[in-house]
Amino acid sequence: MSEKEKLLTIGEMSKLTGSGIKALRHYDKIGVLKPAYVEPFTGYRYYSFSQTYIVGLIQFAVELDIPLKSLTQYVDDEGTMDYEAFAAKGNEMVRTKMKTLERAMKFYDFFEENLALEKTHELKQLYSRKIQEKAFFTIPYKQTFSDYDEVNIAKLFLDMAHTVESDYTGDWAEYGFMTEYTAQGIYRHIFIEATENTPPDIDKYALKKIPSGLYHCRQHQESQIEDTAEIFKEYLADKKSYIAIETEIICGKFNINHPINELRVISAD
Amino acid sequence: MSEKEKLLTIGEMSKLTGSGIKALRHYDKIGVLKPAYVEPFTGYRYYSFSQTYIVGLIQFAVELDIPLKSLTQYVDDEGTMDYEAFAAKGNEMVRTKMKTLERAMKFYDFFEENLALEKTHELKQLYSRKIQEKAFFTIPYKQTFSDYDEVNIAKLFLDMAHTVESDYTGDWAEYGFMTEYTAQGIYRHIFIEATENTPPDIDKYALKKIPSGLYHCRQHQESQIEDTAEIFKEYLADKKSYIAIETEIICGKFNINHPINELRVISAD
DNA sequence: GACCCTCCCCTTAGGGGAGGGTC
DNA sequence: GACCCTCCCCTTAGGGGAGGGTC
Repeated sequence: MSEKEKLLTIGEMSKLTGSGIKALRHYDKIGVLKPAYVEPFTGYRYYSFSQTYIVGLIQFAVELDIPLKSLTQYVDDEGTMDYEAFAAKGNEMVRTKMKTLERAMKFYDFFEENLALEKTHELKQLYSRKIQEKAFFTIPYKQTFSDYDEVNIAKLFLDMAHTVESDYTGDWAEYGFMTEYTAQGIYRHIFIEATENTPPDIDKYALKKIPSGLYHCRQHQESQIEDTAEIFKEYLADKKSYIAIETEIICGKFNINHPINELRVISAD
Repeated sequence: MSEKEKLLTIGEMSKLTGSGIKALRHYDKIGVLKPAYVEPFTGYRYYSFSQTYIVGLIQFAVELDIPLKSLTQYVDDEGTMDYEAFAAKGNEMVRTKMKTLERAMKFYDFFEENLALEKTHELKQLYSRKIQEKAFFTIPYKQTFSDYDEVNIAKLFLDMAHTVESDYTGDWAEYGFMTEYTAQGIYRHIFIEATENTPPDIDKYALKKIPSGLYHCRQHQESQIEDTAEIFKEYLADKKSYIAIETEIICGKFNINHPINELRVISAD
């Protein structure tokens, strides 16, 4: 009985640590934190002051999604905890979380960029912007894009994404149509952008470098890559060879069934 | 029927996006991603290629713990999505997550520091180390610490932690005993370290600055702060005034019922 | 009167089957 | 034979009661 008087009630423990009473009962139940003393008849739980440390560790584990039940691994029969092993686990989890967050931030940046792009331009308005060099995995496409066959193209994208083995929606790479207009003829391709995370050594697809530079652009809903010459006739008037790229962009208010495309051209002439 | 042929099966969708088939069915069920077409008789789900975008958004939301059901907020009856509002939410969540992770990293650093401390010294071995300036909330304590009363001290810590209103186990501030030895007498206190997050303006407790400098230290299990003069007799031989601090430290293998204390002294003489 | 106890039900984002049709 | 469907059960870290003792 005098034992008990040295101890904290569950409510005091809760206030002291910031964990809820329900949480403390839960820790008892799963065995990660047994009260220092339990009244046999009433079932009242009493904790020692030093057990607040353990609650701190548990809170830390919860924040990092370390399963609580795994904490018992670090404690031996005499109640000795292997803090070093626990700390190593914590360190690992912090790193993992960091990477996830960084990916999310990258995604978010891509998002912001696209939103800004759409906000400053109206549909069918001509504009130009600088774009960095990119690398595209490409497959030649024999038909014109005006009578393209959505099934087959989807299957090709599927196959490429699969082969490239990168979850490319996670990386938010571009994908779409590309046409090379040259003195020798017109070459159509479908493409998926290669990112840092995609292997550069896939023989199946031609890897093409798309130059950085000032691109002439226009946004619209239906594919208009076949009308490139007409749309950019002023810019292209004296050009013999150029590249046209059409890709879906994300915009502020957009209907998933009618995505907005950006068509862009650049000439090396 | 020809509709269907333009579409992707659920398995293709799954491969393309990296989300499981079960996940896609789940999205259908809760209404965040209805298939573009569902065969009335068989119930087979078919998706359009552009719906892979939506899956990307969902993956992003899941990573940031944005409840999927809340995503429907951003979509109006015609299927138009307000990406800007969604992006704002994403940005907010990224920030929140970052803060949490930073706290966890701070905790982890504290942990590592303590572990390193314990590894390099054995119990009852004298050593010295530099410690930065700290600030302590203190309560005068009238008895000696040798016959201290665990209940009352626990209650005092409880009260302090409560008043300071900081979840101090979360901040991993120090707490323990402090004795000031002066020409005028011996003054005992119990203390909780003030951190960046604690309010500096609590009248109830004296806020004392503890100087930075080279502290003489020793680790042991039971409280030995009353034996300070004896333990550090060489260092303290010619000193008239000094401060002794005793606080629990975390160590590699430790028994929660017998925590290890570090006793440290410094003199201004 | 404020505290504490033990059930019991509920939440999120799916995964793991079982049992049975479909390409 | 490989795919897809619909149940149904299960997981984590607790919160929200209800109903009934305890400080």
